[in-house]
Amino acid sequence: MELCEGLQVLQDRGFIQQCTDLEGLNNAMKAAPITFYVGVDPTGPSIHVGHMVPVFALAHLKRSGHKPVLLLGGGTARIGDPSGKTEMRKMLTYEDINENVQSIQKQLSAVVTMDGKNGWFVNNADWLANLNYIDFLREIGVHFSVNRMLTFEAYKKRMETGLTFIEFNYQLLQSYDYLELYRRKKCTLQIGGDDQWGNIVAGIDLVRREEKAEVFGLTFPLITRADGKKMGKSEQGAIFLDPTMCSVYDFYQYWRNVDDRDVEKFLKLFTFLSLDEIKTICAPDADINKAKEVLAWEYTKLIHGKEKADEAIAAAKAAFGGDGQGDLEAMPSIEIAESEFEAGINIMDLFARTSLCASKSEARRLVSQGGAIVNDEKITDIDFIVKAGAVKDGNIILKAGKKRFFRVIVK
RNA sequence: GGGGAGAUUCCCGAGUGGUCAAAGGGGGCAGACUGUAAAUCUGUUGGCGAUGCCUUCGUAGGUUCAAAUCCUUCUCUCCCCA
Repeated sequence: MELCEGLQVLQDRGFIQQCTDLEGLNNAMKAAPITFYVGVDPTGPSIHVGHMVPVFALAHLKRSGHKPVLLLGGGTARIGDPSGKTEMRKMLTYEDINENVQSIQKQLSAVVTMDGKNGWFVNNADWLANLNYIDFLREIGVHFSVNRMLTFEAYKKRMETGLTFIEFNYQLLQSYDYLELYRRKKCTLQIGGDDQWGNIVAGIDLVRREEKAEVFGLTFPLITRADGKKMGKSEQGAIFLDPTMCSVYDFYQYWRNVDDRDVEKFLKLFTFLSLDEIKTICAPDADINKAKEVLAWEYTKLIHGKEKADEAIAAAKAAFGGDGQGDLEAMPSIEIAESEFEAGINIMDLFARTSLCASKSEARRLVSQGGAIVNDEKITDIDFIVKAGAVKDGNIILKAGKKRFFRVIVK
C-alpha cells in the first residue's frame, strides 16, 4: 500500500504504533485533507516532554495539509483518566484546571500555530461542564457495555488496585469528545499515545452508532528510554517546557545526555530534521556526541527559541569545555552579595543555598565524598570557608560531581 | 450493612514494646572507569557543626520508664458476603 505523505512521514519517523484501519485512513487522507485531533489533559501547570510526541505528530500532519484540533481537556481533567495509572490521581480544583488550560495553551501556541481556520485549540469543558446527567446517560451511556469496558486493559489493571466510578466514566467523556468534534468540525481522526487506544476505539464506536460515520484512530508507541527509565524524567523531576520549572540549561543537558541507543529515535521524534540529515548525523562512523548536541540544540531551539538554545550550548561548552571560557548565561544561578564573601561563607552553607544540594546534610556528604568543586578546585574540608578571593569576573562556579554546574553571581 | 486484611522513610517492601532513623531491593547522589553515553565496582542516601539532639512508620488521643510495634477514635484502601 502506498501511503499518503502525512502517514508516510509518521511511519518513517516511528510515530505509528497501531491504527484502527490504516488502509481506510490512508484512502481518506489521500482523497482530501482531513480534520484530526489530539487531546492533552491539563493536569499540571506545564506540559513536559512526555506530552510532546502527539504534538510533534500533529505538527507533521499539519505540514502535510491536514487540519489539527488540539483539545485541551479542561472538562476531562475534572474526572481524571485512569488509563495507565495504578491509582487515582489527586482531584484538581476547577480553578487549578482553568489556570493549567491557560498556561498550557500558551506553551503550545509557541510550538504550533493555530490560526482558527486550519487549526484550532478547543477546550472540552465547553461541552462537558454543563452536561445534564440523565440526558447524557440516555443518549450516550446506552451505547457503552460495562462488560466490554471491563475487558479493556486499562480497567483490568485497576481491578487489582481499585477503580472508582468517577474514573470509570472517563472513557464515556472522551468518546463524547470525539463525537462532538465530529459533529462540530467533521473530525475523522483521533491520535494519541498507545495508552489511549481503548478510549479512542470507544470514541470511534460511539461516532459510528450515533452518526453512522466511519472515523479513525491512530496511536503512537509509548516512548521509552533504552535504560528503561521513564521518558522525560530526570533526577530533578520531569523535564518541563516551562523554563521556571526546568531551566533551559537542564532541558538542553537532558537531551545532550541521552543514551547512545536513543539518539536516532529521538531525532526522528523530536526534531524536524529530514531523515537524510538524521541518517548522516547518526552514521556509524559519525561522532555520536555531535549527534547528541544536534538533538539537544534542535529541540531546545524549538521550545525555547534559538537565542536561548545558543546560550545553553555555550553554557555547556563553558562547563564541559575545560578551558572555563564561554557563555555562562544559561547556567542555573543565584545571586549572593559580595559582602557575604567578605565575611566568608562556609562551603556546606554555600552549596546548600544552590540547587545543587537540597540540604546542608547533603552538602556535607558531597564535600566529604569529594564531589564538591569550587572554581575547578576540589574541596574536601567541611570547614572550608569561601572568601571574596574566589570570585572571578563576578562569578563563582560550583560543581557537584563532574556534571552538575552552578553559577554564583556575586553582586 | 456484616466479616476479614491493610496504611512504614522518594518507590516497593521487612519490622509486632527497648539494641529502629527503621532490613532488603529499586531509584537518587558521589567516587573509580569513560565519551557530558552505557555497563560494572565502591561508598552514601530524614534534618541539624552532631559519638548527641530534633522530626518521621495514615489521623487524633491513651497505656508504659520506653511505642512503627499495645489500646481507643477517625480517615482511606483492598478482599469476601449482602
